[in-house]
Amino acid sequence: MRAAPTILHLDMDAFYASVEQASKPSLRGKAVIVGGLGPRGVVATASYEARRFGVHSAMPMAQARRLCPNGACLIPRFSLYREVSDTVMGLLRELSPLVEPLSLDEAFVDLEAGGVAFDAPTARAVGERLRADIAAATGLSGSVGLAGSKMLAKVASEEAKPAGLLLIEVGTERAHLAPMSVRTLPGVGPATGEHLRRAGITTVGELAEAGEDELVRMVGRSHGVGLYRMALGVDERPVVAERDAKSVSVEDTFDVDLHDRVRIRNEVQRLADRCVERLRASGHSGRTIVLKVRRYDFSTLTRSETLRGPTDDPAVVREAAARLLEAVDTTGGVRLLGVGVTGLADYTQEDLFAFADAMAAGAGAGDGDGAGVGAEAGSDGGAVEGVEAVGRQESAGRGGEAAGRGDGAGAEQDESSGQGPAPDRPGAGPGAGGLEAVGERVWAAGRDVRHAEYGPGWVQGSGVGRVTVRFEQPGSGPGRVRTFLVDDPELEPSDPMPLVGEQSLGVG
DNA sequence: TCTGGGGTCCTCACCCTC
DNA sequence: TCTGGAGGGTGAGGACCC
Repeated sequence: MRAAPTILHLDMDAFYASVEQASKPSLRGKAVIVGGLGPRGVVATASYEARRFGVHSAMPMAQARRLCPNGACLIPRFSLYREVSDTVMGLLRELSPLVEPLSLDEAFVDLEAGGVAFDAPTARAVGERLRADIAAATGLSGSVGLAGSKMLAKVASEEAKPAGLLLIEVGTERAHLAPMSVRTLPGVGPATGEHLRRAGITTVGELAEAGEDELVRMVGRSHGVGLYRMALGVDERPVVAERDAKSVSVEDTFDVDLHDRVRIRNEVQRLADRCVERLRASGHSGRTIVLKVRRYDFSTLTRSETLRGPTDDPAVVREAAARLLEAVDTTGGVRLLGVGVTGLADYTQEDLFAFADAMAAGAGAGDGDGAGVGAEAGSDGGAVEGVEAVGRQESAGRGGEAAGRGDGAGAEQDESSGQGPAPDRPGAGPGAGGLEAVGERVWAAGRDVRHAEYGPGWVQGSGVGRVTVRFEQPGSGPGRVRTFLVDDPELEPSDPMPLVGEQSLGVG
């Protein structure tokens, strides 16, 4: 525990929704709901205006629409959020080398390590200046918590929301926490909260009174000791700038449960390929392959297999995933499939040898179908193109689209999976939650477009062969709405406009 | 129209080796 | 030779977070 409240926690307010409001003037002050728009989509973030209707994160989108029928429901645009996040994280790194990002919109900063604050007044001043700098650089608001530990700083920023700053003086932690709900503490979710409630413990003060032994008995050694210490306001965890990833995974939920075993196998292969793409992009190989299956009744199974050594070979991961699938009963239907790799390592000598062997062996064997590890690795040697080629019949269109677009847009489409363009991609197809797909073109609500005559805008909605676009940009006023045929040649997808500065004004 | 996606960490069971 | 722990590796599942 610090002698001064020099650990800062920044939490951007309703981040995704705020970015959307900043980039779409007509949505400012309105209810905005960002999330999956398919029949099984959930809310990622809701603006404060939408929250007043009871909409919150992780709520099924269908329920959110019922609660807030006039809210604007938009798909997430991760490439834009990442850009804004980079700007904010850059401001944090000007304060200290010790910045620990938790997600795109949250981070801890050790102000003392940066030499910018040593006591409560200087920490508060740094926090206020940071909020102003973020507003100037992005137009968005963030909430700041300051305390002597990470846990308390996070509690403080949560209390400060929205657009506030709260400093918890060192020495007042226990009194500050005592009346709060146990659910305030990190690590206490619905299950633990209910467990504690049944034991008559609902506040942090009661948690502290229960004593360590009792908590260990109730929730286990590790969790019990941790909970007790947090209840006393004790948290010695340092701010850690670099964290190594421990696993990489991809998963897809399907709009309609899958029953066909062949189709399920194909999806697993496709997920294995995507997982390896990610694995390689992160510069890792991995040793344990994990298959995740969520069945029709929402029960979730995982099956894993540990290899003799780490791999980043798509053929090896595909084969392992296929073996694992053989052990899973999918009768009744499958709503989600996932493939992951854990036990990550840097590239190994073994991989390099295998790669060299494959290059030699695969030089004349180009057709690939049914090829063994060596030939596949050879065909993949060039990186991304090889991975895409693996999809062949089933996903040729998708591969082509991903390759043909800017990397930002490609990544965005991938991350908002559930909105992909190919017919067998989850979230796609006619009537899938406000999408209109013709060939490669998907006009998901919220996505950026540009019209040859009217300039930049965003898709407000689509259906029955029409797409409605609002022509506005961050620096403009609320723009006008126009409707086009979905295959209007003058309308095309575009990249997001920057939130602050650089816009070309007056179009539309 | 119930319940996304990408993670981390923990616990428990089982097997194997020493 | 048999037996019982300890401890590590592995596999499965649950809870939690953003």
